[in-house]
Amino acid sequence: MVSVNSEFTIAVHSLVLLAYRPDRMATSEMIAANVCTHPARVRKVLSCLKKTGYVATREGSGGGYTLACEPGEVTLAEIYRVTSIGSIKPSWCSGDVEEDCLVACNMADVMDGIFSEAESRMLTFLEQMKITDVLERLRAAHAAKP
Amino acid sequence: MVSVNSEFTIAVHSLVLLAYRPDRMATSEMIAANVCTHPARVRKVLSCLKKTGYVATREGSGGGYTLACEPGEVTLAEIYRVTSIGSIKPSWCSGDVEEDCLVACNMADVMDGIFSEAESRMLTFLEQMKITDVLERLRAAHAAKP
DNA sequence: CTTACTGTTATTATAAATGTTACAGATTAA
DNA sequence: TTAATCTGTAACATTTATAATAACAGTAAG
Repeated sequence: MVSVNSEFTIAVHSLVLLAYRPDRMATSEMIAANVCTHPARVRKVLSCLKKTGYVATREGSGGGYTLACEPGEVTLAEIYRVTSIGSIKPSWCSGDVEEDCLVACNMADVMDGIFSEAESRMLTFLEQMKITDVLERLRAAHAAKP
Repeated sequence: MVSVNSEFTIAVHSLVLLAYRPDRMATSEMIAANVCTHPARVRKVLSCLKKTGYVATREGSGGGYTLACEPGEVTLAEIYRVTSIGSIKPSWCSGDVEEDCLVACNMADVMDGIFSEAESRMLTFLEQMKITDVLERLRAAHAAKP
């Protein structure tokens, strides 16, 4: 089975958590505890979100991560493009370019195109989902519990 | 990185190959050579397509797989549903249901819902792609080569 | 100058995917 | 009825991908 990069999940979770916190800031350790992973992994994903301007960081004592974007304006599509574009395509490839057979030698390319198109359909959906929408859903899920 | 189950690729490749062949039949060994995998893997995937009626099999000498559907009517969405539904969702889950935090304890569920919707958008695209369309693309890719 | 952070790399552990072997059961043909 | 050929399936081995962990340089605050 293949799937979407879990760094996408970590990125979204981190941004939502920052947006949820009144001061909009947290350390990698706090985020890692909430996400359930290792702080170093959080730092790796967030350093990527820093480069693209979604979070700001401050090193040193009292430092950490702060939200550097409007959660009501950032879509999951943007985050997906930054963290996981191309990830729905399986790493395993069918066929062999060296073969004579029309099917065998072109299948990898053709499937590649199909996966790209499928991914872009997925992106049109993620385009509509904003960080605040995820928060909204979290609240709804919470309210629905007994 | 996570991605779509590669059994989807094998299933599509096998069906396209059967549709391509004049007699519309082949053994697992022939298909495996074309796909570039082990015959046992092909048999596993195709036994699933047999149960759902897309191929027919004959055991014993002279046996093998034959196409049991109209390649111009079967969509990749049907094949995806049979082989890989749910596979875009990463196996790794963020958060922890036992936590008090609104974000931590509901994120897994919420992301699950988002992945399901994203997958269904992908399916509306695959709904339009038929086995014959894939063959078409293979021929186009072949013609485009120098 | 000590403490608390990020940024990054390297290493190890774990999980998942794929390949391979093996054999029972079915069918054909000699 | 025996030999050959094929599917169906399970068990096991191998490879690859993913995630966790450790380590440390660099930075800022107090």
